Amino acid sequence: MTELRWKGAGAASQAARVQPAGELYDTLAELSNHMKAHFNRVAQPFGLPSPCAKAICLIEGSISMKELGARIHCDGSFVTSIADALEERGLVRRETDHEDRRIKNLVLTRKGAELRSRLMHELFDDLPGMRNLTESERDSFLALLRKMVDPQNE
Amino acid sequence: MTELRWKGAGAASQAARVQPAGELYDTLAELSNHMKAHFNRVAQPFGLPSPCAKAICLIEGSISMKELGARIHCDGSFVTSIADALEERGLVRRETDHEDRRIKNLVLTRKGAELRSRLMHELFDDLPGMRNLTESERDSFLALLRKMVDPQNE
DNA sequence: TATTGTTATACTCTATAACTATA
DNA sequence: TATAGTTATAGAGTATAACAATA
Repeated sequence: MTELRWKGAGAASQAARVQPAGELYDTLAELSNHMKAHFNRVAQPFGLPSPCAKAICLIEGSISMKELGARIHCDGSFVTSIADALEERGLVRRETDHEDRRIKNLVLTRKGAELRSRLMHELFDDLPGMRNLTESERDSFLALLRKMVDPQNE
Repeated sequence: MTELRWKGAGAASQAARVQPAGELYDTLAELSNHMKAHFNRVAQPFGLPSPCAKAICLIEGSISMKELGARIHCDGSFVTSIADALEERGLVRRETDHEDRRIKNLVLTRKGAELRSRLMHELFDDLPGMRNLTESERDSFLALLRKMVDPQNE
């Protein structure tokens, strides 16, 4: 998501309903970029390409490759390469499922579980901007975010 | 920005301060993905690669290539290829700056200005989730977003 | 010498198509 | 026949390095 600098545009040239949406869009984009930068900054010292770092966050206990693809919003072929990279580094094992032998479950090794735990804590321990909000503002913010993404109301 | 499915993680396994941050992060990622999908859906019929569609939103009146690179958060060499693509389609002109002849300003053609205007209105006319919030909730949401990105408090 | 932009090239992320093995 | 995963390949998006023109 990229800012489109609606803010920079002259207010006079914008329709009344459209302008607030632009401001909201841009500020959201800015925050989301802060988060992305934060993720990369934190993940980099762990020496993983960022798709792998994301994947390892999503593997808890055991998860099929298909399910990982669904969570990460990507094609199965890309899951294969992520799994290869994580396996090479000794962070996950592929285990053929006992009930359906087509399925391979990704299981964190001890090393992988430890890395994941450190990564997650460093990521969420001090999220950009969180300290700018009071406890109750955080609650409101999360509630509003949830309302925004709620498919019930779309 | 990608969800890390903190929601799926067992609450018991997470430190008290870390978990709300994870939920906020994931919900924000979800919203930001909705926005990105919306952008691509709206921009696609215009037949521009998405970096070009973003760029055209950022060009109002006249802007140097360097400034465009700064706004789009990318390297100058990439700005060159975006400008090439936009120029080929007759959407912008390069004009050598009168005061400093190293600088090339990108200027929207009439066709470009018209495309930009249509694109922007379609983008912001019905932003995903906006209708889920009341007028005053939108104000609060924007205010909280601004607080989150405020560098003063970081 | 420093800055703006360009060219050539290479890297990262990701999808498509054809395939294997199971079901 | 349909599904899970793999392989080979290709494409988009983006950066790096060396360069030209101007300051």
